[in-house]
Amino acid sequence: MSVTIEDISKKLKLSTSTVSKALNGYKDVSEKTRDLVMGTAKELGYHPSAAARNLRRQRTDKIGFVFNNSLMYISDYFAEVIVGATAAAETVGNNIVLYINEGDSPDSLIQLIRAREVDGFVFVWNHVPAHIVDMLLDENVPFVVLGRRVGHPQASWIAPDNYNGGLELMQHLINLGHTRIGFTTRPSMGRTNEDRFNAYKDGLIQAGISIDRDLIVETKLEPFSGYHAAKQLLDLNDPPTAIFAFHDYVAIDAHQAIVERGLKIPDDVALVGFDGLNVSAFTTPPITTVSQPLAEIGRESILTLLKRIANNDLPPIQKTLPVELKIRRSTQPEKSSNST
Amino acid sequence: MSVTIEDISKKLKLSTSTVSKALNGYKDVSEKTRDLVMGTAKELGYHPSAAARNLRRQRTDKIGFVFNNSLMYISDYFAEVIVGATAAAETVGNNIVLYINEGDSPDSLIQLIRAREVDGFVFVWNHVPAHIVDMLLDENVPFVVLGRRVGHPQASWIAPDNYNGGLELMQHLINLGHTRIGFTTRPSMGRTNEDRFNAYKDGLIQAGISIDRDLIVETKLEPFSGYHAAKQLLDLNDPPTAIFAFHDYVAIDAHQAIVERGLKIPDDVALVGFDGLNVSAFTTPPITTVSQPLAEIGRESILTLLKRIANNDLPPIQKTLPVELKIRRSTQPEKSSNST
DNA sequence: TCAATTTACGAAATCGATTTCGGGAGTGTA
DNA sequence: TACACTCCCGAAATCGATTTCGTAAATTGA
Repeated sequence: MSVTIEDISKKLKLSTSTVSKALNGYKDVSEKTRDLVMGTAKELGYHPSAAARNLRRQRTDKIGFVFNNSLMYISDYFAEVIVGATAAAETVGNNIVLYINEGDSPDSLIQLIRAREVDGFVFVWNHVPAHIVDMLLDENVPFVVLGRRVGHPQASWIAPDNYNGGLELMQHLINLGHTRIGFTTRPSMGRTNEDRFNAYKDGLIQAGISIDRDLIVETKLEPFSGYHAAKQLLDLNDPPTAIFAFHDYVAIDAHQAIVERGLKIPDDVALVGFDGLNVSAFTTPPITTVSQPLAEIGRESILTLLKRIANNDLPPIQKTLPVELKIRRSTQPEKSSNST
Repeated sequence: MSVTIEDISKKLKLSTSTVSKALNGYKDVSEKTRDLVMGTAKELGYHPSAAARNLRRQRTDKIGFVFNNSLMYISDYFAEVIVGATAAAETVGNNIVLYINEGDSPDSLIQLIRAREVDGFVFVWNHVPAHIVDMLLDENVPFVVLGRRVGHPQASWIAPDNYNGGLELMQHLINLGHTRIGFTTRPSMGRTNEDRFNAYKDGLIQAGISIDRDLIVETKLEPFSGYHAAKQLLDLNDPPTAIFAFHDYVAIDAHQAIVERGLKIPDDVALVGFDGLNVSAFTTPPITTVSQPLAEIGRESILTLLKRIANNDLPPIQKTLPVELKIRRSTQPEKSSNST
């Protein structure tokens, strides 16, 4: 079929061992032989078979990205993350394999792990339950959770600083004079939600503002679900003058709800989102948000995973990356800010 | 290390051949033995090694997606496509491997192909030059080009109907009474550009409107580059009353340029984009566009590729998929349409 | 000059599965 | 009884590389 190492060895009347060693930079090969091998390898168009290599080396130089989300709802997020991840991976010759909705049952996840198709896994999950972490540790497979903190102390993760980002948003709103600030929360109490919600509460507390339960409404997990949450807030007898949406897509929904009510952003209601996705910059007005260093998160996840692949006995690596407040016109009525 | 087929065979005092055959449904294994093998396989937590399988079967059950674009600029596009693709791939137990910016030089592409890490390739390239197609054919590797037509007669591709989509846009604008319609074109004359541009010209011709060269301006290849193109159009002595942007991101730029001039959309200038990306729905007003069946394109690409993997001597498969006009408020002044 | 190293290479094992081929045991038929 | 045929199973080759270990030849040192 294709050119194998044996074709080279036959042509040069050398053993396959010598050819392999010549190609892989071993020292016990003479200069002359090496040049000869390199030359005919190029001439014949030889490239090593990944399968044979993988089998022998017990390593694939591939990293699995496991999603249990539909990509549709995190396309911007995903795209930026993957850019950072692939850039980091390719510096060491690794490639990324996508597993979408494949780790949803523990069984299929175990199968995935034991097939050893990849050297390690990056989990892009909304929530990684403890029993999954236990299973991963039990299988002794290198892994890292991307984008969110994990409760389990033995799990490695790379996450944005949701708490401080949220706090900055709150301080921004409070500095603008807002005292009635609505918050849209999520049904499931993951770490991400917890951090942002705590930031909301602490932001109020630090400013000496009491917490009004009415201003906290729950959205569904689905994207584009912030519409009703925003309406619910606007329907209050004493409605908020600012809304802190859990993330940018929720903010976009809220934007629509606010506009439909005939209210002006930010004059009647200020609006902030979270995550810093592209879409939040395209609305009118663009929405103030906290941008995550997504490419950096992708990059760090890969670097962390590579460390664990090299030595999985390392203590867990857990990193919180700083986020950046992006002030846009949804909170600033006058002289538009210069941020994107 | 992990459980191998030999562990099972030793435990049951059977040969590895019998175990393998039992697991793979060969007929020359007795019912009793099969049950025994299946049972202990599950008990021991056996899963076949992908590398060993791949080597022996000369097949990986993996499909490579090769991008030479930065994903950043096509995140929405990519996400939808990949959803359709992974869904189609997983029905036959295939996974998708990402190769980003790896096929940019013919050398690295050849290396990729000869490593046989995947069974076939889906190319998501702006332009697939003839010499690359020749090389792919020469290597006899199954491949399909996603999202655009390819000039080479032997290439397989799945593409949206850019021409008819463009024609529908033009007819829509012309029905609204527009006679001066601007068009933003691209520097490189790929098929996609050609089709949309031809639709623009034919749309005018069919309506008996003569083509005004001033109304055709060129943008850079970079995204967010439609801003200057739009300004250039608006600066004309006899500016257009409608702008046909080459794709949605260009339209978003144009949107910004128009708003900055203090002009109203659609009253002063109507605006249409192309592709049907999410972002075009979030502007104010939302932008009329032609939506590509992205998930379907992803799905069809995989199905086509799988056919070619099964038999690469098949004649080339080339499919044009229908697109859908999405009328939004950027062209309809009154009573907002109900489409998303 | 002779022993001790170094240098350069090859034989063979190995990674973990799949698959071909051959044959013993059991059953059926003349 | 002899022969043909299934039914099951195992031995061994194979996929294509990597790597260990041994050794002949060349080089060095005393």
